[in-house]
Amino acid sequence: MIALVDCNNFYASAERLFCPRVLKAPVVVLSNNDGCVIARSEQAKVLGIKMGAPAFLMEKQLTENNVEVFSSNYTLYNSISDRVHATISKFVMDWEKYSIDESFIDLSGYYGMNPYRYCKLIRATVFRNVGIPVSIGIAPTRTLAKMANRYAKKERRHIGVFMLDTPAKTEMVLKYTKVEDVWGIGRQFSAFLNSHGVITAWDLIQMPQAWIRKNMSVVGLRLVTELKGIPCAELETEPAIKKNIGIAKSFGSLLSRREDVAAALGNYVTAAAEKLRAQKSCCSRIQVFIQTNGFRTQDRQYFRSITIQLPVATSFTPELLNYADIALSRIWKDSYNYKKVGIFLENLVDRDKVQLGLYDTKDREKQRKLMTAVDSINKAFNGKELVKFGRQGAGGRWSLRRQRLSPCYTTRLSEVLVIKY
DNA sequence: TCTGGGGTCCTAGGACCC
DNA sequence: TCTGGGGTCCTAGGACCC
Repeated sequence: MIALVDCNNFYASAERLFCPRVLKAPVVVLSNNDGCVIARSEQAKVLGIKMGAPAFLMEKQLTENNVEVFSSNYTLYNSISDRVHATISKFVMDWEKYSIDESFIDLSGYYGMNPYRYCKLIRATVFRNVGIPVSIGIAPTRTLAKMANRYAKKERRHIGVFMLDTPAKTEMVLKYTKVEDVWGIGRQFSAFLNSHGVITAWDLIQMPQAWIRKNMSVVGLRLVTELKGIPCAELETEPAIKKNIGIAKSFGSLLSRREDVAAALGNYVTAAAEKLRAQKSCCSRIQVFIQTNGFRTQDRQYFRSITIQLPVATSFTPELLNYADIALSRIWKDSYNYKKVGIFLENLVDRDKVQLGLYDTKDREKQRKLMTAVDSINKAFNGKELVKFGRQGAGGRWSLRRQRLSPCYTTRLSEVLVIKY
């Protein structure tokens, strides 16, 4: 059996941990630049606040209902996530961190213990040790475990654990779950399936294999096979090496000067290159794009992207900054209000398997040592970037708006909670 | 004034190779 | 006069996830 452990309203729950004031109040967490709602506590859901709703359209509703609003604080959420995963991992041999707030755990052959009772124990322990409420779904496959988890959240809230261990229960939940709520079925496929009379997950598994293969590709076929209780994928117990690394963010305000956009790009490139080195990769292709704000119909719109092939794969920040600058100059146009710039590092290869260039004159070994030194200095100062590159700029005209940011309670000494008694 | 960011996998079609 | 088959790599685009 496989179980999916999923934190309830994770970002909202994390904000509550160190802020007892908001324990009973409705809580929402906003996306970057305080743009949209991306997490809601149960009380906020009851108020009818929708996922993805733009914050500036909801000011009245939020104020009138005394909703506690937070900017997103990923430093805090990642740290809480580590604690949750560390607690869960003590219970099992094999587990997969699927996302910041979910893990799959392998319960097969577990000490003759009842998986249901074991998961109740896991849930209670996470809540006691970390303070985050979780729901757990247990089933023979990952897709069914997802479905069981959703059922636990909706219909077994007080227990928080649900197991699909008999055909009757499985049939009941398959009939209960609409196709659009099945893991892997998004807007397009649910509209298509509905138009063919497929409304529930149960309807879906009645469809002929060939029909699924033809209309939903092998991805759909795997999904349906998993819904029938036949596993199609193992747990990924090792974190996967990324195949692309991208950073693209909206600016806190619109920018039209090239130097401001270039500074933002410089910062994204620097951060992306650091991620690249962290997984011991180099990239041999980069893509840069710029874009205006499509919501502003009064503005002229512009979007363009460009891809550059590098002669030799690299993870050397100054070199990547150079190429990114060349890319930007090729697509840059004056007198637009830009909203966003982004960099993608592509064609990643293991740094020890880089194809060298015949006419390459750069001392790659020296570059690597330099970047290792830079990374370790910056890391030693706990995320405060001490070593900077010229192209990152000094100003912060492009930086994010985060007006309601909570403290980094668990990662910054100066922001640790002080308890008075 | 203000509408998120970071990923994966699959398919189809074209260019090219032997 | 007849005009193949098997394969790789690259790119663009679509769909989906949290």
